Order: sequence, then structure tokens, then C-alpha cells
Amino acid sequence: MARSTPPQPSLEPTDRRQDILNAALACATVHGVEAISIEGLREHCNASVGSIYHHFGSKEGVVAALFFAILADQSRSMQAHLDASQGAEGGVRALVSSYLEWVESQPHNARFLFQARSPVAAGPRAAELALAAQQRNQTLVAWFEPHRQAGAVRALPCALMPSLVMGPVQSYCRAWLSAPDALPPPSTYRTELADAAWRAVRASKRAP
Amino acid sequence: MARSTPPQPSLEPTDRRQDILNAALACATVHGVEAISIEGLREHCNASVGSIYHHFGSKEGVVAALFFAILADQSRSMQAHLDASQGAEGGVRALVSSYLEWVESQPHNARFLFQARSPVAAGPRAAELALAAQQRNQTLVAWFEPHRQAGAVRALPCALMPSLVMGPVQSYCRAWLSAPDALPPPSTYRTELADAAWRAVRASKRAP
Amino acid sequence: MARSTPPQPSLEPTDRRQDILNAALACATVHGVEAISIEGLREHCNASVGSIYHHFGSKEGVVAALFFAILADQSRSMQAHLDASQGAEGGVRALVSSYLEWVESQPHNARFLFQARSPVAAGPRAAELALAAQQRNQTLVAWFEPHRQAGAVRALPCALMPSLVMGPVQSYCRAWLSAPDALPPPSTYRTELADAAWRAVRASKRAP
Amino acid sequence: MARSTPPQPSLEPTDRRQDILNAALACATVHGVEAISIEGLREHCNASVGSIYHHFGSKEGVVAALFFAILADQSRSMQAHLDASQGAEGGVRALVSSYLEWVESQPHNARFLFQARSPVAAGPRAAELALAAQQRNQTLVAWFEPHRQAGAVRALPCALMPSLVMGPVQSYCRAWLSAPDALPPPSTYRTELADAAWRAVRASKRAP
DNA sequence: GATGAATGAGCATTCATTCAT
DNA sequence: CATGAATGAATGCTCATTCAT
Repeated sequence: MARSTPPQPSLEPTDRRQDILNAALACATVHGVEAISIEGLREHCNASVGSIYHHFGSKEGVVAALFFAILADQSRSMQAHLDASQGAEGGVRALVSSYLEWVESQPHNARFLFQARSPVAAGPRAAELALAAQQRNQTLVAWFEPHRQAGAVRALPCALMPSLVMGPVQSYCRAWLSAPDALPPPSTYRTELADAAWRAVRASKRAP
Repeated sequence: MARSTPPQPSLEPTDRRQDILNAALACATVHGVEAISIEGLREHCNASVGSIYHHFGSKEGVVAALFFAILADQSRSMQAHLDASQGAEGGVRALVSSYLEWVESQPHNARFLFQARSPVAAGPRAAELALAAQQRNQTLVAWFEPHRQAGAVRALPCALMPSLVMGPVQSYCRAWLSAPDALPPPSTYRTELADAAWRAVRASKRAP
Repeated sequence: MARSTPPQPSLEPTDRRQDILNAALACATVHGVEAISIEGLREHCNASVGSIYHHFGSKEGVVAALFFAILADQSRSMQAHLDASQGAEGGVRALVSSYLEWVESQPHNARFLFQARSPVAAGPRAAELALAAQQRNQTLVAWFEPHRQAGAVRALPCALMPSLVMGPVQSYCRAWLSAPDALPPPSTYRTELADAAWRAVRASKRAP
Repeated sequence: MARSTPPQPSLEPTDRRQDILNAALACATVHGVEAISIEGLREHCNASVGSIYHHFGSKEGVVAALFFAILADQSRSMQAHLDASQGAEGGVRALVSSYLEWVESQPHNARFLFQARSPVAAGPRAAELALAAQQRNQTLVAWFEPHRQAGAVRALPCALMPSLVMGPVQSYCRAWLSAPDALPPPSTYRTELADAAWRAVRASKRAP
């Protein structure tokens, strides 16, 4: 899951750790994160109870490991698109667009990320999560900084930037993941969502 | 909590139902919605196990009752502000502002609303929740309709309106509720958030 | 067990709490205190898992409750004999004799007391145990005080009295309980053990 | 621990067997003998699971090996002091005194000996333990025999001798090991304990 | 000799729910 | 309406042991 590029050489040296993480995602997809159980994991992969504990220490440990793996994959993906973009507007559109594409291309992972945040934040790796979230925000804010100084984007409080840029897409993606059949897929509104994000932060016309 | 108007006749005839709902909120606030248990409720209020079942039928019943009570309170509050507003821009600003104020004035209730949605949506009152959500969206969309026809707001897909208008505030409020000490309270950015919401949906300058 | 006087009206209103304690003793008698298990208790009495937890909170709780009940019974028994004794020598002999009789008349309880002390001392009721032990010692020391001042018993450190008086009987009883078939029952040596206890603490001949 | 003579050639060829035994003692000291686990041993020394099994065959094997090593050390120590003593009274005093000193000089080992007896007696080396215990008693009884025939010590049942001589010291040492901070160390009362032991077994003044 | 992944039976504990009083 | 003892299925976790490398 975390490594999307090499499509798994499949069978044979099948990594136990990865098997268990895959099983966790499968369980969560069916009945929600809270419904993950050791017994359920055991049924999906072929690991023994002891093996799960050997590798992850606890049920929480499995969930957290999967969560951070997916989060890292998402960050990598967005960072890559951001790096490939040009200019302030290009960057904003890249952020919105890559987020939306990532969600749509791996809805199970995306749903897991939304569902597992609370449990992970309440568990022993809470600090690690806080750190990761902070780094993501700072990366985004830092990326905006030169463009703000160049007058291309509005001078807004740093704390607000992530919500202004990503709030609408996240909101829509969340809604879509909750009811995929009741709403058009996010990419349907790629342009509108990117437009809105850019309007939210671009410099006002009269302040060149 | 949910009913703020009658300031409780105090002691003596202290409503059992309300005691139990208060206890549920208290439990959820401390360790999360998933950690609510009959035993936990028993400790917070002074009801017996049987009493809880008498009033709510099941644990799910307690959570759902509290959820819908809070949801109704929030809707009432926002509707009141919307009704009191003037014009398209005034309405958008009222929505953002009242949402943000409601969250800030009762953060425990707000947090509960975010956390309890999934469990309620998975339970027997799922249809009721879906209906309520749909009504909220339709109310919002319907409210926009005349202004859109008047050319005051952009012609955007209905499915997108809630995310465009409320996405950023919700995103910020969610973040604040997760780490109230790490971020300024939402009202700090009332203007900026309302500005952004309005910019997201107002008609473009050059559109007829 | 703890209440030896009313020989249980038997069946019918059969107290669950007492049933469970009886079951615990039975389990401990067969395979040792460490072998007590919730499942084992369930088999001996007819309580459900939940019932055991309802009454005692934990497995440790069952063991501790039984331990303190037996300890209290033993103390009561010895205190009664001590109260009925006459003079310093009579008291010492009463202590030894009543201890030995108590052990011999309820070897299961006695064995449990020896075996369960460590687990209880390592658990959450450790302080209570320490207090009980201290009170027993102080009672004994206080009882000796007037006789010491009267010159009937040797002036020995308080901390030593319990070991000097009870050490030998306890040692023998412990050995007997470990191998009841390899050694004569304690009462066989009632006189010798009482003699030894008295010799250990009586005033020396030349110090009237 | 058990072998105090060769002060370990230090580092490098550090004996695995000994490391594991040390770890077992450390574990038992902290949370009791019952809390010794293969995983716990692994953490204390740096042996692998397999290594422990290679050297001791089972968990029971580790505990038993440590137990017998300590027991042998204690016996050696007491035997040496007994051999160096003179006369009946000297022998009794040597037994009490050496026991007390051994306990005080290695309280961890002493505590382990008390705690591990039951488990070892319940395991596959039970016979070996019974034999060792019997030999100790017979040695003691045999040592007394000539003095008894010479009229220096009282004619008492053999089964009683160990309890009369060692009961009080053992009782006090056991109490001290349970609460080292609440009681003076055993050597404080060396004289009193030795006096009491001698009084318990010496021939009565008026006996021929 | 050493390593550590894998196993799986066994265990304590939780928890929603029922129901007689 | 209130009480709280009783139930028992479900669950997370521990731990001694094995074995391929």
C-alpha cells in the first residue's frame, strides 16, 4: 500500500509485516477502523496471533504503523506534484489536484487515513502524529512564503493557510468517501476546487 | 448541554435523561466516543444500569440521542443567524461566523459531533442522520438559489456548495478542537474565514 | 470458611460471593494459588465470568478477599485462646497451641495463607496486609509488656518476639503442610513446641 | 551470584549460562519468581530465545538451575561454619549465625530461595530437591547425635530439630526480606537469636 | 552454539444486555 | 421508574516452545 510503484512481485517471499498491514486495511475497509480485531487480521493474512504481536506489539501498533505508512505515501505524492509545479497558482492547483487524485486512486487508504487519525492521536504515537502534521503544515507555509513576498499570494495568517487551500477539497473528498455512490468523484470538480483554492489565497486584484 | 434555554430548575427533580446525556458527553470528552460504556456512564451520573436502558434502550441509543440533540442545537443556531442576515454576502458571512461561534462556545459538543457521526451513521438511526444531512445541504443550496439567479453568486454545482462555503471553517475548527492550545481560537480569524468563503462563491467581477 | 460458627444453612439462598471464595480455596488446594484461574472458579461454583468480576473486580481481588477472610479467622481464633489463658507461660502456650490446632483443623486454609501471602503483598492491597501484620505483632508485643515488666519474661527486642515465640511452630507447620504424609501432625509435638516457645522468652532463672 | 569465588574474568568470553542465571535473579527480585519469563530474561541479559533453550531446556530449567546453585552455596557456607565450630553450643550458634550472615550478605539470593522452592518442588526436579532437603536435615540431626548422647542437648524428636534450631532465625529473616526497611537487619539480633536456639535444644539444668 | 520469526493454546478482562425485585 | 446482580460471548494479549538458518 505504502509502496505503490513496484506492483508487488507477489507470493513466495511474501513479507509478513506487509501481509498484516494489508489485512488491517482490508478489515478497516469492510467495517471501519474500530472493527479491526486480531482475529480478523488472522483471517485475512495467514499470520498467527503471536506473529502479529511479534511485529507490531499491539493492535494499536498495527493501526499506527499502517496509518503512518499511508500518510507518508500521501505526502510523498503531493510533494512530488508540488515540486513539479510552476508559480504560485500552479503550486496551489497542484496541491489540490494531487490530493484529489491520490484520494480517488486509493479510496481505501484515504478512508483509513480519515478514520484512523483519532485512534492514533489518542494512542502512544500521538507525538509522532503531531510532529508529522506540523511538518506538513510548515512545508506548505514555507512553500508559500516566497510567493507571498513576491505579492502573488495574499498576506494571511500562517495557521490559516492549510485550511484555506485544502479545506474545500478535503471536505468534498470526505463526503465522497462516506457516500461514493451519492456524489460524483472528486476529479469531476477538479477545476472548480482548484479555482476556489486559488481564489482563497491569491493576492487581491488591486494590490500588485 | 443541548438545550440551553431552560437553565435547569436545579437539584431535586434533576432529570435523569439529561443526567445521562451529560455523562455521555463527559465520557466522550475525556477518552473519545468509542470509550463510552454503560459502566462509565454509571460512574459519571448516578443512574443505575437499568435506568439507562429504561430511558435509551441501548448504548447506541444514548449516543444517538445526544448526537441528534446537539446537531439540532447547532442547526437552530445557524439558521437563526442566517435568517437575520441580509443579502448573499451577508448570508455567507453569517453561516461562517455562526458556525465558528457555536463551535467556540461549546467545544465539547462540537468535538462530539465530529466524533460521533461515524458510529451514528453505522447504527439504526442512520437514515435519520442521512435525512438531516440532506436537509441541511438542501436548505443551504435553496438559500443560494435566488442569489445565484440574481447573478450575485457563481453558478457552481450544488454538490460543491457546502464544501466551498463551509470547508475552510470546518477544517480550521476541526484542527483547533484537536489541539486547542496549539492554535488561536477560530473567532480570531472570523473575518479571514468569512472573506474566503465569500470569495469562493461570489460571482466573478467580469461576469454579467 | 471465614465464618466457622453457623455451619451454612446450605443451598437455596447460597451466597454467590461465598461460593466464589469457596471455589478459590478448592482450586488453590488442588494445584496451588498460582493455578487459580477464572475458568477454574467457574467450574467449581456455578458463577459466570461476569459475576466473579462483579463481586471482586479481578482475579487478584478474589485471592485477596479470601486471604483476608482466612487471616481474620485465624486471628480471631488465636485471640480467643489468648484471652482465655492465664499468666505469661499460659499465654505463650495458648498462642502456640491454638496456632497449631487451627492449622491442623483447617490445613487447606493454612496452606492458602502461606501460599497467597506473596501475591497479595505484591498486589494493590499490600498496604492493608502490612497493616494487618503490624497489628498482629503489636497485639502480641503489647500482651507481653506487663509480663515483661513483672519480670516473668525476658527483656527482648520487640521486633524479635513474634519470631521467637511463633518461629518454631510456624516452621514445623509449614513443613507438615508441604508433606503431610512424611511428618507427624503438629499436635503430636504440642508440648515440645510450647515448651520451646516458653524457654525462648521466659526470664532467666537468675533474674527474679 | 551463586559462585562468588572466581570474580569473573570480565567481559569478552562472558559466560552465557551465568548471564542468564543473573538475569533470572534480577527478574525475580523485581517482580517475583512467578514473573520470570523468557522474554524478560532476553531483555536483561543479551541472549536470544534460542540460546536460553539451548542452555537450560525450558523456563523451569533456568529457575531450577539457579535455585540449586544458590542452595548449594548456602549449604557450603553453613557447613563450613559448622565444621569450624566447637562443642554443641558452638555448633548451634554457628548454624544460626552463618545462616543469618549468608542471608544478610545476599538478600536477593535468599529471597529467591524462599520464593522458588514451591515451583521447583512442583517441577521435574522435585525429587532432587526432596533429596537435598533430606540430606540437610539428616546432616543436622546426625551432627546433634553425639552431643545428645553426651547429654549436652535435650532428647527431642528428630523431626523437630530443624524447626527448633532454625525456626526463629528463618522466621525473622523471612520477615526482614519482606520489609527490609521496616526491620533491623538480622545480624542486629545475632546474639539473641543464637541464645534462643541454644536454649531451645540444650539439656535442661537438672537433667543428668 | 546462536538467532529470532513463528506458533497457538490459554488467560484475564470488558461490556452490552437482561430481568427479578 | 429504579436497581444491581447475573450472564456469556467476544477480545486483546502473554508466553513457553519450536525450528530453519
